[in-house]
Formats: sequence, structure tokens, C-alpha cells
Amino acid sequence: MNMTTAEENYLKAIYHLSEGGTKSVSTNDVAAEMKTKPASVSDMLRKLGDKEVIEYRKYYGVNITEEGKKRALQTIRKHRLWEVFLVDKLQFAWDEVHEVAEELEHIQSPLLIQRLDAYLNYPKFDPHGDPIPDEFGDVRARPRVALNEMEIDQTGQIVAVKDSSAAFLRYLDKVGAYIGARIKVLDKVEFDGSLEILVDQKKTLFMSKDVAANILVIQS
Amino acid sequence: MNMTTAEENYLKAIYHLSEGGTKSVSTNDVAAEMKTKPASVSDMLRKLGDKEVIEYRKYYGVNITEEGKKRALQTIRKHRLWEVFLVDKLQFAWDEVHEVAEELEHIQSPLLIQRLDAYLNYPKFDPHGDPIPDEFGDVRARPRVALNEMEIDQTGQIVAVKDSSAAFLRYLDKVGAYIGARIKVLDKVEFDGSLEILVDQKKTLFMSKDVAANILVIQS
DNA sequence: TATTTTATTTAGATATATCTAAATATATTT
DNA sequence: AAATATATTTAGATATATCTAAATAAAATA
Repeated sequence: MNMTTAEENYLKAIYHLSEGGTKSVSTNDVAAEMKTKPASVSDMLRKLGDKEVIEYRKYYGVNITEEGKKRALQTIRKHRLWEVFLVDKLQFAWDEVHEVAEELEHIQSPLLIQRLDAYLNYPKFDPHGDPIPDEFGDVRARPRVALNEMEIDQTGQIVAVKDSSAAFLRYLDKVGAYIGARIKVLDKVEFDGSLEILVDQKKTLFMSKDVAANILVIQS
Repeated sequence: MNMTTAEENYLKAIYHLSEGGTKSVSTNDVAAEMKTKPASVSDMLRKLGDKEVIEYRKYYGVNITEEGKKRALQTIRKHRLWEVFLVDKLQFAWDEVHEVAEELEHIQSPLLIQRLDAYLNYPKFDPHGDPIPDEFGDVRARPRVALNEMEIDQTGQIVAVKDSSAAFLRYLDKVGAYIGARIKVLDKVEFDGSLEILVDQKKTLFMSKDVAANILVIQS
């Protein structure tokens, strides 16, 4: 059963909106995520329901099925592998890759993805630190904490950001933080929750609690 | 002015059908090339005419415009660069790449193609020996050599004959060589200058130096 | 040149993906 | 529980890309 590009994109959005919670995803939420109108979403939900990648009850939103989850994860896998390719091989900046990967993820060729995976040396994370599902949809589990929740003297490695807007990624780049950077919390100001961070054993930088809350870290 | 995938594919087909000749390309020819019906072609020709990438006179076929040629060459450039990537980097066989490249060529990102070109070291030919247009649509002019002047292991494509007598053409046909055939020099006998040639990756044939001197090849 | 054949276009369908406006179902408030 | 507000669906458009069948133009033939 083949899916169109539009169907794949909707399914991916529904998968992301489902993550974490167990509640149904509403038509309005999907419309907001897809930057389209609820009427268009209703049409698409009926189609995705017919294909049994979601369970759709009119007026009560949708739940993604196991089959749907598997398919969404395949699309996400392709997206993230292409991002690694763009950054590692074609020298794209990590904030330039999303749009292009959004197109590349819809190329239909299992062989291509298999070969690309091997060529990139089976990466487990994309340039934003998000995990790359394997060909069965399994994702390596790795606990992540927000940087603002770490205590003084704790160390770790930046692995992802919550807000991956281009503006935020540019900011990180500018101050010398990046996905993969080793960090240590040198100080926390109790008054406003701002932090002093040591990056890669050399650069010190200050950041507000709001910024730190957007940065995800694996503790070491 | 953006073009849809379907429009790009039609334009590419029209470009290929125009190559060489100066005559108009007929609706039926385009339909055959696109494996679709003449009625669908008529609709598309009107659209491409409106966009001024072709000149369309009802019932008299189409001629591609300079703008159309430029655009077709950009699509061809992308297609061939992706083919090089698939073969050189992802170990695809040369006969497995076409379909995937057919999808990849429609990805819209000038930066991607620029970087890919650099990453592949600015290749001038694709894995089938076809030239890759540069970003301005220019194709490297390729000198033609007589087949007897090629060395062992060199590859190329038969593009012309010096002696075009019917007898010689019949001979070529009989042995399975033809204008357009991909060839590789497998061996050269020093004693009499005769050659062993691989045609289209499958057929081996022997020819005298005199015959080889009559065959013109573009090397790849 | 009139007739027949072939090529091409037009008319009218179908399917996808979207939209706006109107209708309707569910949720919230009084 | 009725009235109001919000969320969602349906109805009816538009645009793309295709198709078959019918109409028509051009080319070939008698």
C-alpha cells in the first residue's frame, strides 16, 4: 500500500503529536501542525483511516495504529539519515538541512536508504541529536534532561534542542554551543535560574533559564 | 516561475526529442516518450506554451525555447549528478540508477546541487558516459577519436563513421555495433592493430584496424 | 480534388489535494 | 437544562494531472 507525499506528511505530523501522550490527536491540532485548514484535515483523516494507519472517530480525533507508527518512523528515519548526509558529507549547516530533508524523505527506494545508512556508517543520531530509527522502527533509548535542570558541577553532552527554529540554532552556533558539545555546569544563579556553562573544557558562557530549558543533555 | 514534477518531465522529454533535429516535435512523439495519451499531452503543451518554455502551434507540434532548453538542461544536470552519486558513493550498478535519479532530479535546492557537484569533484560525465551540463547549461564539447586510436580499457560511445557506405553500415549492424553503442577496448593486438571490443557491457567483438579507423568515438 | 487515414484537439470524467462557507456536533457556561 | 461558544464535518469550488470517446484538422491516397 503506497502513500502519497501528502499522506506521509500528515502521518508524520500525527505521529509527532501523539508522542508522549496517549490521548487522541484533534483535527485542529493536526491543522495547526500542518499549517492548513481543519476542513482539509477532515478529508485526509478519512483517507488515512481507510488505509488503517490511523483510527479515526468523527468528532473525537485520531489515534495512530501500530502500522501507522511503523510507517511514520520509516519516514522519520529517511528524513534524519538525509540530514546526516547533508551535514556530514555536503557541509550544510545544521540549521539549513530541514527543508531539503523534508523533500528527500519522500524518495521511494528501500535500496537507496539501506545504502545511504551504510555509507554514513549507521548513524544513531541526526545533526540535531534526534535518534534515527532503525529499519524496523526501533529507536535507541537515551534519557535526556533539560540543561536548566542540571546541578552545579554536573557534566554532560548536548544532544538535542527542543526549539529547533533557525533563529535558536543560529544563536547556539554564535555562542559556541552545538550538538555534541561537552558541557559542565559551573554556576546557577538562584534568583533567575540563569547558568554559567563550561563548553568543551575551555569556553565559558552564560545563558538564561529559558535558553537552557531548550537544550537537552545526556549526563555523564 | 516554478514547474511541477510533471511539467519538468514533459520538458525533458521534449528536449530529448528535439536533440539533433530542428523539426518540431509532434504530440504523438511526446505521448510515446511519456507513455501517456495524446490527449494528456495536448493539455500539457498548452500549459508549457503559456509558460513560454516551448512554442506551441496547434496541430503542428512544438519547438523548445531557449528558456525551456536551459530548464531542461538543469533537470538533466541534476539527474546525472545524482546518478554519479549513486554509482560512485552508494555502489549502485549503472543499470540500477535511472529510476531513483528520476525522483531525485526533482528536489528543489540549488545549494544542494552546488554542494553535490563539489562533493563528487565536478564530474563531466555520468555513469552511462552522458555529459553533465554545467550550472549555465553548457555541455563540454567532446573531441571524437577514431576507435583504433583508443587504448586498452578506455570506454566511449560510437557517434559516427567516416565511411558511411551502405556496405559498411550493414557490416556494423551485422556485428552488433551501431551509432550510440557504448564500447570498451578490451584488447589491442600489437602485430596488426586489430581490436577486441566490448559492446553495451555484454557482446564481445573483434575488428581489424581498418574497420576501427572508420568508427568515431566520444570517450567517456 | 474528393476521400480516406492519421494525428491532434476538445469535451467530459475521475482522482488527489486543497480551499471557503455553511451546517452540525460537542463542550462550556450561565 | 438551555444558551452560547468551540470544534469539526460537509458541501461545493478550484487547480493539477490524468483518462476515454467524440470531434476536427491535416496528411496521404486514390
